[in-house]
Amino acid sequence: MSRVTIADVASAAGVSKTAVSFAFNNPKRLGHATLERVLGVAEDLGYMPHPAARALSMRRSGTIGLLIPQRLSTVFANPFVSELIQGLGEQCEEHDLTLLLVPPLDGSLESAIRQASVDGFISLGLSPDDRALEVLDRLGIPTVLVDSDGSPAHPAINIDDEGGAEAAARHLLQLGHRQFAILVLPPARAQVNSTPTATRRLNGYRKALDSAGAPKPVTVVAGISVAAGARAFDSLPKVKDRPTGVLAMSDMAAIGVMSAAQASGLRIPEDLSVVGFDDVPASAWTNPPLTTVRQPIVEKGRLAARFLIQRMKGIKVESPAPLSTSLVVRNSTSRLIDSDFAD
Amino acid sequence: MSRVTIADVASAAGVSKTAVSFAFNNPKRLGHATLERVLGVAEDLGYMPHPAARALSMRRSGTIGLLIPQRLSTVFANPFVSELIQGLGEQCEEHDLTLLLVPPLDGSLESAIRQASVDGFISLGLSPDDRALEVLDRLGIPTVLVDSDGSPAHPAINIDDEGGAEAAARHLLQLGHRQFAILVLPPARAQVNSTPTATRRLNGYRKALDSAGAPKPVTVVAGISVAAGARAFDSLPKVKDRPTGVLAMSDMAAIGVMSAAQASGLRIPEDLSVVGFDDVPASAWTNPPLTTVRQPIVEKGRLAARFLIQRMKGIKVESPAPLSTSLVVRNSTSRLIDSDFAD
DNA sequence: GATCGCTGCTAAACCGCTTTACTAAAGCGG
DNA sequence: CCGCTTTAGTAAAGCGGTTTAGCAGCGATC
Repeated sequence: MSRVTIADVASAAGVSKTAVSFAFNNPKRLGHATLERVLGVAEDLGYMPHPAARALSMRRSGTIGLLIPQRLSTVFANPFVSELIQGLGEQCEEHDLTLLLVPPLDGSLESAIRQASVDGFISLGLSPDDRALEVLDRLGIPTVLVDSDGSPAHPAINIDDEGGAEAAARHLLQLGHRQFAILVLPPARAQVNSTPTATRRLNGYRKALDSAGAPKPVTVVAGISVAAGARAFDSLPKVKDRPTGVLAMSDMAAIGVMSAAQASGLRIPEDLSVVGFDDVPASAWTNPPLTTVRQPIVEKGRLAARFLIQRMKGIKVESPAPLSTSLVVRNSTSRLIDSDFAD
Repeated sequence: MSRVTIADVASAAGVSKTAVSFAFNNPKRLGHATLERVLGVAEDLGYMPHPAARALSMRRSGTIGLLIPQRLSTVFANPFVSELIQGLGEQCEEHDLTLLLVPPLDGSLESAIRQASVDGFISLGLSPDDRALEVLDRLGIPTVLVDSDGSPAHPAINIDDEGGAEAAARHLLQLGHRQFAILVLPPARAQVNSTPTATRRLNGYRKALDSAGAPKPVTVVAGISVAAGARAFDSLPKVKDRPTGVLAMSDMAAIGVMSAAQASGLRIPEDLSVVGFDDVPASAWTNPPLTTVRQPIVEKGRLAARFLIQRMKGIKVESPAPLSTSLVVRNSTSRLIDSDFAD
């Protein structure tokens, strides 16, 4: 009892394969009577076209791939991706596309790319020297880069990372902070430099700090998870040069810092101010609610998908201007109190 | 400049298509010299096998589908899916599979199923009468059901919904609560009954409440989002028969209730106790941290994927016993204080 | 020297669908 | 009744791989 094929339907209905194909894809080309009959037989037999055969023949698969630089379990620990998918998904559904998650297989993103039967890729946070990009070029599959450097071949969707970071740092400076810790994003893939996004944010922080003449901040790299944030807090100097403000490049890390700090007896924000990055929904409900740099993640996903769909239609598109970010001030930051220096 | 095909490589290397195919899939069958040459030429030309052609020919695509009953934007607003994907992803990566998200296309999950070129499906929260299940049977694609009723054809992974719910209700009863509100999960798909999961949880709540002789609870259906939870709170009676305990079937809804309640001036847990369901990570950082029923979501995903992979290998598998749940008591619930009745 | 079994490679069928080019019949204005 | 356009349907050639069956050459075996 193998699969029902188009030939089965054809012979059962006493017509050619072509007729059956037309019945589904080009009904006008068939007479009313045959159309009904073919459709009826197909229904009875439970026929449905084989997707791979269809994809091969039509040169399109009806799915777009989301290229994920890390393991699914680490990436999906960050609500950022969920948000992004909400934006992508909206467009996918609108255009009858499905979304394929493509993480590195066997450690190699390149080989995963090959295996994936997609009409286009959205690639997340790849640094420009990643070998995966070569493979994409070679395949000639339309691609849109997210949180990456624009390349001549592919449009890139970015946000104003530097501006956002600068605003965050400036906010803390205005509250009187001088001693900072910066939580840097880890590189997307082990063998590769840190991502353009991380670099830009770091520049933003530095720019604000330098122009205010603040002392050199402590920087630690922290994964994008609460646990990583907590570990980062633990590694911070606790007495001399104790940072009073921490600038995290992700909300998850910021939340981790907050819990670890609270667990160690510090009060947020009285003893330690922390600001995150992203403004994932959860940031609004934390204790205390997190001050963070908002970026329009859903919009980013939506835009990326739109651009990709344009490219898939063969329309050439330019990278848009970076999406703007804004500082959302909640309660995890406060004016530096002198007594703070006491401990 | 179209795609490099196997024939291009073959003629460039002066061998047959078969040889090229062997070079990649069955290298032992080729002499050392030819093997090297073919591989070299392939590399130079940038050849990579067309995934759809491969899938058609080999009758396997190397991807499994995650059947999502609702729009991606609503489903991914709940961290539950993220967690599940972490579990699925782990297994996928281990077995070199990619994961295809399959939401309803054009409103129809059935048509989305057809389009999807996958070796197996994991279906999320489908009620047993959903037409999509018929399609799955008909296709003969291995399928594992998650949060659904087991069917003879497909194994199902479930948790002890009823026991978990019962524990939650009993917890509030022990704290002295008598007036309850229950936030019911909405049906997975509009035209369909409520999900087995929702039914089982409701049974659990009722069982505990009835056996304690508590008055009939208010029940409102609330989507799985913070906003929906907030709306649900607003629709609750505020004076007479005001519930002092709310039993939510998802953490997101519970969090929504908490924010709305706090916004209206109530204190949690002094004025209102709320318990969630799922124990998504965010529940630990909310203000106050949420008391909730923990279910092992990642494990659930992992298990579902394992079962599916077994089935894809042709191994027949039985549904496992429901995974156990446990009550995690945090700070969103407390003993009922008499003064509570005053207002 | 005929037979046998390897090794190394190829021709051709096949996977299941779409689509182009073509034919036979029917409709139709003059 | 004749040429001309539609209409309704078909045969066959792809799409780009994998795989089965088989062939040529060659050293070893008896």
